[in-house]
Amino acid sequence: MKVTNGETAQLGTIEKVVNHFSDNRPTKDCPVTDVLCRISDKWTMHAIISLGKAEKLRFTELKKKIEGISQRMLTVTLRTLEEDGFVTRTIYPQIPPRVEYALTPLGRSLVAQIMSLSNWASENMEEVFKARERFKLN
Amino acid sequence: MKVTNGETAQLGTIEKVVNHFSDNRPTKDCPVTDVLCRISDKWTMHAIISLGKAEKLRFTELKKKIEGISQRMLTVTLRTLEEDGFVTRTIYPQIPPRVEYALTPLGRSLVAQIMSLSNWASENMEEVFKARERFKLN
DNA sequence: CAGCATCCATGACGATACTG
DNA sequence: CAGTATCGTCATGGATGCTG
Repeated sequence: MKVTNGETAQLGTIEKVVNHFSDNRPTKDCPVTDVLCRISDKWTMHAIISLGKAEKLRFTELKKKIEGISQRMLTVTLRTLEEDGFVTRTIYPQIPPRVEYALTPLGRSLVAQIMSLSNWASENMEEVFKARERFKLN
Repeated sequence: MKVTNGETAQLGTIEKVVNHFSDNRPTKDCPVTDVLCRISDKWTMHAIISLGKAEKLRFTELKKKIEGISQRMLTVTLRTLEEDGFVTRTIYPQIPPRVEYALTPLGRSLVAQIMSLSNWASENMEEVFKARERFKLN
């Protein structure tokens, strides 16, 4: 890992990130980017948050909580979360069907991370919005 | 803010996130989601990280560091970062042109957040990959 | 109820060519 | 050098209809 000029490690802990981003290669070859990309689509965060506050939810309950999501996208989102080990999908074989979704321990630890990011965003959004205003005035 | 059932605040601090996600509305009306969406596209993280370790970079230097990015996307990405107040763009009126990009204080505080997420990802990616393997075997 | 299958619109992104 | 402009492609996601 090298920098263009001489200053290599002035930023301390930032280096840790840089290492995991393995010199800025796009998604493949970089597991960190891989994971981040999985949770940064249009609905995943909302699904995780909803499950985080409810412990356990049925498909239709989730659909109600995540305002605006289509049935298709809820299914897709939940399957991806299940695939990555963030949620469990429990099917009760009865008619009509009953399927319950819940966070895994891994999913819960992810919620904590999202919380942190979310708090940062809420603390700094004012400044971001001001910056956008300034930018509009060229 | 209301929950479907009776259990409202069992999760403590998670509520803080939930509040900022304002009952799970998509992007508009939710500043947190708004900000998160801005940094979670294909290239933004890479640009921020690169600037985070270099203090100051020219356009072409950035292009070299962010492997695979096109000229167009680098421009678009940097404009958005500038618009949101995460980077500064300094033009030196000379021929050939010289433009330098650097993180603002706001941008630096964002790097710290990305670091945290990145560290979480690197610590847990093993488990995610294992989960994917299990999922493949149905 | 909890999906799956299909079609379609939109926008993100890449490739290429041109310029002050 | 640091862009802008244009075009083509592809993935994301919405709408709709069908089903065990």
